[in-house]
This record gives sequence, structure tokens and C-alpha cells, in this order.
Amino acid sequence: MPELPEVQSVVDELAARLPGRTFTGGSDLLWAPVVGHPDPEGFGERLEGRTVSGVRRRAKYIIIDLDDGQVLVVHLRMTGRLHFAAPDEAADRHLRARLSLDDATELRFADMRKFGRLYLGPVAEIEAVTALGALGPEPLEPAFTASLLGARLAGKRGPIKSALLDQSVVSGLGNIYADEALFRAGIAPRRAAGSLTEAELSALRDGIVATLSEAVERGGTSFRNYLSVAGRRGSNMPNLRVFRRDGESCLRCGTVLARTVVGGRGTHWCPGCQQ
DNA sequence: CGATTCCCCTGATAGC
DNA sequence: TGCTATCAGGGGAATC
Repeated sequence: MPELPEVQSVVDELAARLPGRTFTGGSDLLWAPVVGHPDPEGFGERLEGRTVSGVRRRAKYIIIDLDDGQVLVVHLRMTGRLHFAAPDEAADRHLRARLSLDDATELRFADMRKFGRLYLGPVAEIEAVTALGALGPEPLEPAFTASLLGARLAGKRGPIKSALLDQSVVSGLGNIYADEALFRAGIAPRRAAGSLTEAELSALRDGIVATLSEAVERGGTSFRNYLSVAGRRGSNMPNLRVFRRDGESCLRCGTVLARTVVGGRGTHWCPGCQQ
């Protein structure tokens, strides 16, 4: 489940290789609905001849800038994976799209669960058809302070866990890092989002930043599916304190860790030290 | 408008 | 052992 750190790893590897490359004809959609925008029929034609000028990340979106001002945006969702391959390399059964490049390779998008999407067009168009236009602040940028977090959460009555997963509140967190950040901050996942004290907001801001930046350093977390562009697993899993550790004892206070459902999502936490 | 529920998918896992 | 039911979960749409 790629969240900010996993997407960052993918972006870093794409950025080392894709700029300067030109998409050529012969791109192939093995499963047309993988294209979320525009209509799949026009996709290959619109991409052909475009040269990559840069690769960057916004929230969990991979943004590939093209020389004509358009962007090719990729969202991996749950099981999407990008990798480079030779055109004659055998395709695995989950391959959804092959995008031909001018160096006799192709950028492949595979996705077992079929949730991931490719989008192509001017930024404004993509912002209109995805959440890209309504995203909350990037948590690893300096502007992400406790007071900004407090302002984004103000007045919210729903659980803090749900608010952290809402990409319009803060962008980039998913289920793993939301649980981990709440544990580090000592805040129970069902606390009303707008009820946090200043000290708690500060601890949560710090917990989010530490959790994400450590995971970025370790190349992300590979729970089961995630692989980087180069096919590497992230090494952050041993760094997880609560996620999928229910039944084990808390590293901080020894209480048996619990699992519950908050906002329809599996939630892992310590009833002993998260208040 | 905010909060909640449902839905999309298919491999892994649990239960019998 | 083998089959079937359930689960997981990002984010968008529909609903309350």
C-alpha cells in the first residue's frame, strides 16, 4: 500500500532515469480502464512524441512533467507498480499498460487489484478529475507546523484517525503511517479530531514528520506488495511500532496492542499509552 | 457542508 | 486437503 514514503521512492527512481526520454508510438493499454483521463482511445496519441522534463510527487500522486505543459499522472492506489522493461520481456498477468520510450525500453504499469490509474492532460484538467486539486499540505515541508495542523483539524468531530486519512486535511498519510503517527503522539485513534490540545497537536505534527521521514530514509514499507521501480522492497517494516502488531506488547508501556475498526479502516494502537 | 457508507478488485487468509 | 466466505484498503461517489 504505497503511501507518501513509498511514492517518494518510486519518484526518486523515476527521476533518475526518465527526464529527457521521449514517449514513442506503440504504447499499449492491456486493460483500457487503467486510464482515468482522457478517454483511453486518445491516450497513446496524446502521449506520443512528448519528452519528459521532470518527475515529482504531490501527496500520493506521481507527476511526470512533459515538454508541452501536459502531465502524465500515476496513482498506484493499493497494488500499482511501475517498472522499466525491454519490449520483448514477458508480461506478467497483472500488466495493465506499456508505455514505449525512445531508448528501446518501456515503462510498464502493473496492478493486481486494478485500482491504480494513469491520467494525461494539462494540470488543470487532472486537478478537476482527481483529488489533486483539493489536497491538504505536504507534511514533510517546513510549512507543516502544529498550528497549521490545528487549523486543518479545527471543528472536526470525527475521529482523528479518519481525519489523518483525509487527503484534503493532510496529504500523503495512509493507514500504516496514520496509526504509527498517532502512536508516537500518544493519541487514541477515536479522539475527536478537533479536540486535540496544543501539546497534542505539537506531538502529532512531530509524530507525522518523524514517522514519514524515517520511512522515506528506509525506502518505504513493504508489507506484502510494495516494490520500488527497481524491484526493491522497502526496509521500514522493522520500524513499525503498532501496525499489524496487535496481540504483541507495546514497546513503550508493555500493554497488549489492540486492533479495532475506525472509519471502516483497520486501526492498530496501544490502549495503555494512547489517550 | 461534514460525516458515513458503499464500491471497485483479487490474492491471501480463516474457517469448516 | 480443498473448498468457500471474508478481509484488506485509497479514494471517489452516493447518501445521510
